Amino acid sequence: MGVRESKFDLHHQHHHHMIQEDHVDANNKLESGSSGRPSSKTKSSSGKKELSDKMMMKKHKYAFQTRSQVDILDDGYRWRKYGQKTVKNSNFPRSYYRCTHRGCNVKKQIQRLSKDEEVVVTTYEGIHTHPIEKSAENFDEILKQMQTYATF
DNA sequence: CGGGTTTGACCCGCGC
DNA sequence: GCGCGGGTCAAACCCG
Repeated sequence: MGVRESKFDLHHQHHHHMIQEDHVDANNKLESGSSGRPSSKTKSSSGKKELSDKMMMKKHKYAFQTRSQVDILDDGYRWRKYGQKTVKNSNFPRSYYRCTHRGCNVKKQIQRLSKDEEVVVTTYEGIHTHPIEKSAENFDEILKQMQTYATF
């Protein structure tokens, strides 16, 4: 639920076209998670391996953009949404997802451009510590497009 | 019940 | 300092 597919028609579902790979650490604030919660939570459980969580995703951050009516693309992993915030100068919110696999702290955020609302920006952060669970049909399409772009 | 989402509070870095 | 922008938590809620 909660996908905004109702906003657009689902007809041309299989051209998610033009992907643009890009690492987003230039001068944007997508740098590292400087904001937000800093120190470990030290929840109720003994926080022993919680440190490695944040230090592992120190740098691996990648973003690409697609043209799609759906915000969420099936990339083969399972994600749990943990936040949504409005973005300045954007009509669309940004949603925050985390990999549901235990011990895997890969995050991703999804954001739709307000100026070109067909374009979805997906940003991954971290490395999965486990194999993929299922074949990602949509993502396969995306990968094809990506390679086409890269080859060019 | 067990998973996911919603949503406001909270937290933090930065600029004024 | 304060307020804003952005990232996260967590309790409530929802849905199979």
